[in-house]
Amino acid sequence: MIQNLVIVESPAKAKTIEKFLGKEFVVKSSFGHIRDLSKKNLGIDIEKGFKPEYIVNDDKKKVVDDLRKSVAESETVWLASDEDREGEAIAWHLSEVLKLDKKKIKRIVFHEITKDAIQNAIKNPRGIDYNLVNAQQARRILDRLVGFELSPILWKKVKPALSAGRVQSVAVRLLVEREREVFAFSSSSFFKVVALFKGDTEIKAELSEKLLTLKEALDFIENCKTAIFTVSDVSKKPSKKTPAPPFTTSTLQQEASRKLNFSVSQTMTIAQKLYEAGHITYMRTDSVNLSDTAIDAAKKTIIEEFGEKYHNPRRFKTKSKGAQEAHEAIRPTYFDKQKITGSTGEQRLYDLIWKRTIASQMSDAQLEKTTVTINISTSTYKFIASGEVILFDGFLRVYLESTDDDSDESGKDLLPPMKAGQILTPKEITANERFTQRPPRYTEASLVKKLEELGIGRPSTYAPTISTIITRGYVLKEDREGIIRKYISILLKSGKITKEEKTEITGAEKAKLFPSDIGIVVNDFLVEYFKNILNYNFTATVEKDFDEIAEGKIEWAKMIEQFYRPFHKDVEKTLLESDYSKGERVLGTDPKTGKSVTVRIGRFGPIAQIGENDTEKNVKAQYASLLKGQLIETITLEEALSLFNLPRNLGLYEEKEVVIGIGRFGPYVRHASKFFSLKKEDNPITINLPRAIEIIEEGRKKEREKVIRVFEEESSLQLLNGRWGAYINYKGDNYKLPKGSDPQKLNYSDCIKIVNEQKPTNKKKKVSGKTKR
DNA sequence: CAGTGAGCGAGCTTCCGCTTGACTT
Repeated sequence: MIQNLVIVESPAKAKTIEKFLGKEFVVKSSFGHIRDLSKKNLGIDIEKGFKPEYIVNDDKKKVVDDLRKSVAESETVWLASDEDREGEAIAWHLSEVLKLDKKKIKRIVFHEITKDAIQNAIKNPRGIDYNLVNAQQARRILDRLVGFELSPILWKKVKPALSAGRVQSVAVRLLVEREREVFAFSSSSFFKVVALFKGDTEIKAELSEKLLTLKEALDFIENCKTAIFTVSDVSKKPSKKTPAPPFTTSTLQQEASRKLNFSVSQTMTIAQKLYEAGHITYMRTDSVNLSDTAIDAAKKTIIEEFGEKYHNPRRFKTKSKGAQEAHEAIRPTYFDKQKITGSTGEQRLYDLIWKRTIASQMSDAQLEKTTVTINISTSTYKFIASGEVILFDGFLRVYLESTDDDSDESGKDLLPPMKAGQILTPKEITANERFTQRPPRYTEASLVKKLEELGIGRPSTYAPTISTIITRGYVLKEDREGIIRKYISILLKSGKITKEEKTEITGAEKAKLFPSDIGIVVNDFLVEYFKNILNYNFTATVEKDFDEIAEGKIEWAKMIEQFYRPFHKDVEKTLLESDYSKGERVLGTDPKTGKSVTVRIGRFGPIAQIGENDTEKNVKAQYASLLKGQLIETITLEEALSLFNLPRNLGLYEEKEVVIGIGRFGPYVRHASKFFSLKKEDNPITINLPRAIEIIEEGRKKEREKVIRVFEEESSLQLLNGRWGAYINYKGDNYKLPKGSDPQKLNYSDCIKIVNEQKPTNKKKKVSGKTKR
């Protein structure tokens, strides 16, 4: 007989809590939600007041059975899921599914996993908050209605297997609109003037005004030839810097992206490992709060490591919309552990978390900013030199938060002492043409930041949302090469002016999110017919209603009713009235044939088309796929026409034709009826024969290396080289090698053993009820 | 698989949030 059974959401949490409680407590985990709306159909009976049909998923049956056994043996069941909407619902689902006797259950909550917090919680049990549960049901039902009514419209009107939802569709919209801002942006140029003055240390000063034209710049520089430069003012201002709050999920994702180049999902996987190893607190949180225990422990470490002067305890307030604050901020569990053992990724992420948390409890940095104004005798403009001295480093000693834009130039130098009236001699003055910046494309992390600002999505869904919009093909995560841009540079040195044209690379992108054609078409369709759902404030608006449900002010079914009736009318209207949406655009006419050139989404992606099919006259349209990076919205007539130069015959190699084309898997070179894919950097329109031969040879080499060994004993058993290293192929099935085995040393019986012991890895298996995102 | 298809029709796809493995050619 168990006296007390405690149920929490996470097994790692269960392990920790068990240590804090006495022997009379057994702690188990529900592994998150234990049941959900049926997936076979809508799972909601609309006519019966939106009655939900809940089902215990197959992969949760074991968990539920196990809990059921424990419950049968226990006197009291403590439902200790998180103190937020979802957590309350989990507690309720548990009580329903496990058919818990109301007298037997106690609902407890804590925001931090500390001994005090947990013992305190045990002393203050309450009942299940049904209002909060209903708010969760409303949230769940609304999301299901939106997702399961919108997606099928897309299957009919755009393409099968597409999806739409309250969160993902808005995420895509953000990307599409940003991309359009990028298209629409026209950059203008100006001249930035910088002077270097002689001195013990060189003084760098920037002109107070941007000069807009070349003539202005030339005139100004000309005037500088004879000018006298006098220091007119030296002003010193104290300033300070304050540390950033401890990490939440989204800020951790952002900083790990900026400082460590981790993707959002990489960060979460590594954080999960750190959490399971007991190194950090829970990694899915929207709270910046630290427990008293943590604040004390940080204090101790800071004073020991850096001294009293560096310590300044702080409490931070969460600002983000819709935060539910069921957990602490993400912090090290033990501050005295400055380093941990584990993979490099784990060590680096832990280091980041350690530093960020410690810095948040440290003193402000004290700075002194100096601004020197320099008069120019021949102009009303002034040069400004600015410098910064750190008087006391404070938290900067361990950590400084990064920013998204990397254009952090000048102004941070140390300046030599100067005083008003002092005359400065220029070493050189340059006027470089600069360009206004287009808006930046989103990275995974900056998209998460934006979604959080809008109150859309939750810490547990940021990473899955990004992978959903990528796997649906709405969005591509890509690097793009920059283009070469010319700019004018004017230099005044030793009394002589030189003007030259220089070049720079601009617009290169690394791991940025780009909307695809299908993403754009789907977005435009949804924005046209479902403005309300696609509105950036939609989530915020319904969240207000959910809050009112949680407070018991309104009834959940009424709220859903009010949302659903007009929404469903729109659904029916759209199904009836909207056209099939292919995103077609007419580019113009083909000068060769006089036929019209159009681009649209075809069965296998975006295509260009010349003319129409006419079966009576036996006229066939010509088709060509768009290249990677080309969009229906922006492709020009010329670019589209050049696609029709494919397939292109480049000539002969080994007496066989070398042909370039574009297929299902992108650009290829065909030779002797074999296909090899072109590399990312190759352009099929411009590629030449020598390069094509290189690709053919490379492909042949890979093919030769593919087979490591075929066994004489049985020809159907092969050792092959794949994308992830060596593997075994036996009668068409693949088997992975045990870790650390050397493929060169495996003999026939080793391989047979592996085949018999392992399940094949390439079996297409239908995982019932499991969401693959 | 290296094309953008015929005609008919059955059967399938999908949401968000809470969790962790299982698994990847």
